[in-house]
Amino acid sequence: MQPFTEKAISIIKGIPPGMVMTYGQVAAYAGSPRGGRQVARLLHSMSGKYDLPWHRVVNAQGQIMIQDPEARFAQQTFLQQEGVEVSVNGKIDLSRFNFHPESE
DNA sequence: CGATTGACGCAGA
DNA sequence: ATCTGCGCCAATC
Repeated sequence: MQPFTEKAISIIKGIPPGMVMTYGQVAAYAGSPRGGRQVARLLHSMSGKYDLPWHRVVNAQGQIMIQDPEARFAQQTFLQQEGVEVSVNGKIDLSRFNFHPESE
């Protein structure tokens, strides 16, 4: 079985500390270049079921798109603890922290 | 098996 | 710069 979820999970778990990836990137590496929403729904639903470092996943804008204030706060806190500089607005420098796997 | 969901992404106004 | 709308697409209910 190689559902989109399993790949997404594997990829997310492969993100090193202090780095982040966008939903779109995770989805793309999982096999669905347009499946960002699937990753979103995945984390939304399975965040507490899987052992995922979901806090290392942000949107394409480098921002925390989470609506839950607690989860949102938790994510920026985790990122800061790992060395990621999160702005007060929850903005992250993708130019510096966007994890780029060795595709080549 | 059918409909809903959904932490996105991007184009257009 | 901000807001609105539409398309994706697989997991979940």
